[in-house]
Amino acid sequence: MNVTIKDVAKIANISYATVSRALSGHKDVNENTRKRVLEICEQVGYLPNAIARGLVTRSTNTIGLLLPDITNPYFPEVALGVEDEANRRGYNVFLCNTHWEMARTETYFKLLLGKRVEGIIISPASDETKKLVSIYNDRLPIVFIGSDPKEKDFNYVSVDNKKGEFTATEYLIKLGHRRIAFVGGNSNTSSYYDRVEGYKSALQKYGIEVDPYLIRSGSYSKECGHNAIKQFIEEGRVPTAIVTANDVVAIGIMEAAEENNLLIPQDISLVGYDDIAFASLPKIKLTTMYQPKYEFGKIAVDILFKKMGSENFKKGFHETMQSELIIRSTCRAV
Amino acid sequence: MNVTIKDVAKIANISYATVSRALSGHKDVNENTRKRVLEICEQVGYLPNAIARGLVTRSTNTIGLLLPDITNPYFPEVALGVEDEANRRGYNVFLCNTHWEMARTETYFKLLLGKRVEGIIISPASDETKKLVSIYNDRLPIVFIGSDPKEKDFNYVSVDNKKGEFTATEYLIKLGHRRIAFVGGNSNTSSYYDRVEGYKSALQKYGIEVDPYLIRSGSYSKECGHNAIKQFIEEGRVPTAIVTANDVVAIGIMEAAEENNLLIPQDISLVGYDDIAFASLPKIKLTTMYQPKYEFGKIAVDILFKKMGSENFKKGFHETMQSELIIRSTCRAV
DNA sequence: CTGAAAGCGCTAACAC
DNA sequence: GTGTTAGCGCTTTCAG
Repeated sequence: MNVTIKDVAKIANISYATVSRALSGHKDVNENTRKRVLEICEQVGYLPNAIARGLVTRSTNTIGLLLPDITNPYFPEVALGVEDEANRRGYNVFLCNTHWEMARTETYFKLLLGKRVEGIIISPASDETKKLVSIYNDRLPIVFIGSDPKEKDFNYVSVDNKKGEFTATEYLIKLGHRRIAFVGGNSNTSSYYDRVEGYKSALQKYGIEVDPYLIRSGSYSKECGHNAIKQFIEEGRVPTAIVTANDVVAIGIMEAAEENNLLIPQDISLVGYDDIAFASLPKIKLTTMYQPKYEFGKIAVDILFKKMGSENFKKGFHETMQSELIIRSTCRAV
Repeated sequence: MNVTIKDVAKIANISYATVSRALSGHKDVNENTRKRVLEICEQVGYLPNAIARGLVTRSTNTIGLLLPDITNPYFPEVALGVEDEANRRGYNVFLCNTHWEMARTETYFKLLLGKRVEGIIISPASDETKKLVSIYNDRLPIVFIGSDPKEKDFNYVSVDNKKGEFTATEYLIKLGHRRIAFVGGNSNTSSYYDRVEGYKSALQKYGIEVDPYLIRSGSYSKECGHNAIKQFIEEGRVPTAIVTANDVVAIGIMEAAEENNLLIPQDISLVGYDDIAFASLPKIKLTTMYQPKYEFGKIAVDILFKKMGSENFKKGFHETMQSELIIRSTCRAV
């Protein structure tokens, strides 16, 4: 089998406790002994068994990251932020794709808890994930990314989604639009809720009636954008402007528009959300609301560590940032 | 502290060995006993400590995934394939972003080995990663994704990169191009090597001299594509067609072309590699060589498990698939 | 400064 | 079927 601390001790002709001390940087170890131990370890290729160590120290230096699908371009940046920051602190992260399925999410929770991760980062906040988090919230620190779960004992880092979508909608209104649709988003998701709120409040502020017909939820996928356009056309009531739940939906809208000979921005003005890499391509130039995705990841880990240090998981900790309107080329004045 | 198997045993008034048997689906357990144990576990929220279990079973149900940067759109699909397949088998995966740095990669190797992952999947094969893999290749199964590392005892899943780039180049030649450049790619990467080979061999087959001036390596980033175009223009010798090391570079070329008033495909025909999500957007329509990224991930895990089962890590196992030319709108005949 | 020994939470013989 | 017990590889008192 693998070489263990005892093998090293035997070779060095000392007790394995001393080897342990030498390796974990204990100060009460003779310098020569330490040097010799290090040499032997190097020589025989000994790598301390973190599993065994973890069993006694009750630490695994591991966290879990739960997200629907790393393939959605919003998430890789978040994941990178999480992983970079975790790694900086000597932690590893388990990547888990829930595929938006409650059952899988629950299985992951159990797997991760079984593996004794020291914290969990999860996105997005939805009815399902919130339910699960409420079950496990007092067993280990958990932080949401990207939306305010609206529970006082949950941790999260997010932008102010309501304000963000307000800004997007107001921008369109000031451009002269009146028939503005909101498209996309999983309706049991907290960020969806907030963004719709922001959308509505902007309309209200400018005395525009909220038309439920113009609110088309569904999912955060391209298909959702496609369907909305198709339906608008079939129903013969295409809006002059659309704010979306995210950039991916906006991309779907751009595709569907192209297929149906609708021009953006000439026929439809469009504002996305997230500012994913796609959005800035010269061929796309999507006007959108920026989110600090990488920072979300870093900050989520920060919060986790703050929580891991202390004893009070109970009180929710959160950090709210601001979305920023990035004006590119998918909107025009009417 | 957390509730342990002994707590459960105490409540059930049986030995903790029996609890262990009941939980791990051992058959020699009275059905009533098992039921009672399960109930108690549920009730007290007991989740077996996988760390402790792993220590005795010598298994962690964990693998590691090493890649340069999950933010490069080629990798999320690979990662999803890996994670889906690993999860299907009850395994979790550690995501590690090496940022193309040898030092980080080495650190990750040590961390992962310390955590006793049962296998490692790594991409791409480069001089650096190959060196590290050769050090650890007999300690645990390791498989490369995306390129043939060219060592008989290394495992990998990849497309035939040489043949792929040959196809891309030949396509351009048949379209009438003669001044065809190869742009992008980290030159100490195996896939770079093979793709350049494929490019050269296509030129040779059709009697076109290989002009080293037209081969511009660097990295797999947009910037690399940018720089190449900028240089071509400055040097006053813009090729009529370009094959690239990957789609991201191709996107960079498209951007730079636009900035410099060069039209694609009118001025430059362009073929990418990978077929990332970007490529199929109606606004982009990049002609490219498809790679089965998700399948790479799944198959890599398959290979890992094949290796984990047996004792012979020694002999390399590999699976080679084919890239497929996806013709869209970035090439034209001359 | 170092050794001996207990024990982290669990599985796997081995008895009964 | 179930209990007893010996570790898995390590850290951490407690002695010396």
